[in-house]
Amino acid sequence: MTEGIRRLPSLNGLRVFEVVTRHLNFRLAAEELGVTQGAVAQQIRGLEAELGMKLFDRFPRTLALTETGRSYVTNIRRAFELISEATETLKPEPLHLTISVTPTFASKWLIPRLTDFTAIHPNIDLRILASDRIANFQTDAVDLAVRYGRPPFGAGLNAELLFDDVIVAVGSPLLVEKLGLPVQNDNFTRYPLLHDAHDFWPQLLELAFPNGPPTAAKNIRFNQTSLAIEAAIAGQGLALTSTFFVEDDIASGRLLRVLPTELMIDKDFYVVSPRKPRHPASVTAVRAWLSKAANR
Amino acid sequence: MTEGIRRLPSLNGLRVFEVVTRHLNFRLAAEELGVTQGAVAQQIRGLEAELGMKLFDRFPRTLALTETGRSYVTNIRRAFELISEATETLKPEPLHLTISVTPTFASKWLIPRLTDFTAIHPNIDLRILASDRIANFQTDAVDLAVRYGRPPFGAGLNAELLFDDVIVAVGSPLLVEKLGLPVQNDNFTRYPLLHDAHDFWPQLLELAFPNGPPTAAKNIRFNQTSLAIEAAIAGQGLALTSTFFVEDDIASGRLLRVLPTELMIDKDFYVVSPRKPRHPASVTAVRAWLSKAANR
DNA sequence: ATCATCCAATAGAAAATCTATCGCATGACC
DNA sequence: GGTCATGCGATAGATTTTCTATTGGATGAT
Repeated sequence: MTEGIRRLPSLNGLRVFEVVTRHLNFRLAAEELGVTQGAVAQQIRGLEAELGMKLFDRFPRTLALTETGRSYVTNIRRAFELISEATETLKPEPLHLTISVTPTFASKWLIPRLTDFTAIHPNIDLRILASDRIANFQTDAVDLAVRYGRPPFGAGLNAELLFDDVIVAVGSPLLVEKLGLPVQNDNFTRYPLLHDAHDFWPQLLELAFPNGPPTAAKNIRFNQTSLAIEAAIAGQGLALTSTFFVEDDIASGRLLRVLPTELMIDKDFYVVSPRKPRHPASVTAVRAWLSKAANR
Repeated sequence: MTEGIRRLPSLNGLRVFEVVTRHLNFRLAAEELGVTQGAVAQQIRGLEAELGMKLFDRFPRTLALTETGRSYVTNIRRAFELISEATETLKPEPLHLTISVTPTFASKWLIPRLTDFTAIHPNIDLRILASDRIANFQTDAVDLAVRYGRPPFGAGLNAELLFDDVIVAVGSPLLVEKLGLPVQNDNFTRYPLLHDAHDFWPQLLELAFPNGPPTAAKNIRFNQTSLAIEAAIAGQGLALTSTFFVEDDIASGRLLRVLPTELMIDKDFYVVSPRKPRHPASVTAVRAWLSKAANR
């Protein structure tokens, strides 16, 4: 069996060769391969030099396979088809993975990034369990979770910091234009405050206005941060939220930072998973993706 | 046919994978591949990540194929065997090509460069017909020639300039040290002149000494330039030769230029081959090699 | 406890691959 | 004949991939 395989020619060169034989045109082959014509020319030149024989005859404006090239590519193509088929056969049914997150995390961070995840991991079918209730790994069949808090999150669980919680005040640019920037006491008092379940406004106001917190014109309360954020986007008032949840909205101009003050919380967002996951490879893959997406 | 090949996994990774499955040991696989264990580990890790599945179970001091890995490698191995066999089938018997050259060209230029030619074209068995007689393409079964002269070289022949003939005077450094640099008339007259069949000395002396050519102490005559060159290396006197024939000897310090004068000859060295060669690809390859070697 | 074995991980080096650009040789068109 | 389009060739430099040397962790044997 070992005797069947000698030193192989450049496999990348062979891959390029097979594509070129289908197009008989370096430019078109380059397009299929997603590289430049020069790269294709280089690979073919290298392969011809390595094999010591001419695979193509070059004519002005056209390319012809030599007899050598023609007979060779038949087997090379078969080999690549074999690899392709074997690899396709390998792929199992999409794997179901359940991730438990808060509704705000789901709507403001995870879901906007799902396209990226799906592109990278097409065989992992990610089920998102978005709930304010802390899901149970066993009874809820959760494979991993994003938790807000401080480790440890429980016995038999691994936790990895995803991102720090930094709370900032945000508002709609249109509202700011209408009421003026709320950095001064008198401007600020014109704004309705949008509250969520965290109730961070008192602490942040104390930081932002050391000479005495202003009184809000109005207070609107939501049970979820994401709802407060949506209301802020709609111009209903100012919301407090983690910087990570509004990075897309700030980038797109739907929201802007209305105060420079940042409130550091001693709880953060962690990726949490069991020490013995049911699907170790997939859990690892999701964890890796989460880390990368958060550091971007 | 095109539909048979999707985006292929890392071919290098697959190559490493196939080797590892035979050894079930990264270190041994690394030895076969001529890389380090770390490189093997990296490739396998990459492949497992790319495929999203585990190909090996790692145990202390040993490695096991997973069922997935076992079923996959069967087809991967077959594919590589196919490539290997197709590539072996591709290599024909070494091709005999006859090249006709002068003895001096053979000994002073071609033969010292043959190692390079053989490395690049292992399947071309180059026969060197070194003779002062002008060989005949048909009767002598010559495939190509290096000719000294000016085109045309005959009907049905292609000629391509190989290099210009620039004649210079050379001598042994030891002889020069002994007799003094021969740029002055009185020094020059101490030197024996080594003549070949070309008889270029009168012309060159006229150029080098416009106020009257000096008289040589002695004249030694050879029928071939290469013999004159060898005699010069041996310290027998000064020889005239094309710069190309002594570039190696000058580089190695066996000879040096003793006069700055260069005699331009209106004949040069050409690669000559029939318009319809018996082995077009090989003739083209040798021509290309000659051109490249000459321009170096 | 020490040593050997074997895979894992990583920063940095080396090699391979690719890009952008220019060049050459047509062939088509005006 | 001149200009433009097409297509491969060559190359310096940029980028990516692969590899190396090293350290580390987990056994298993003595």
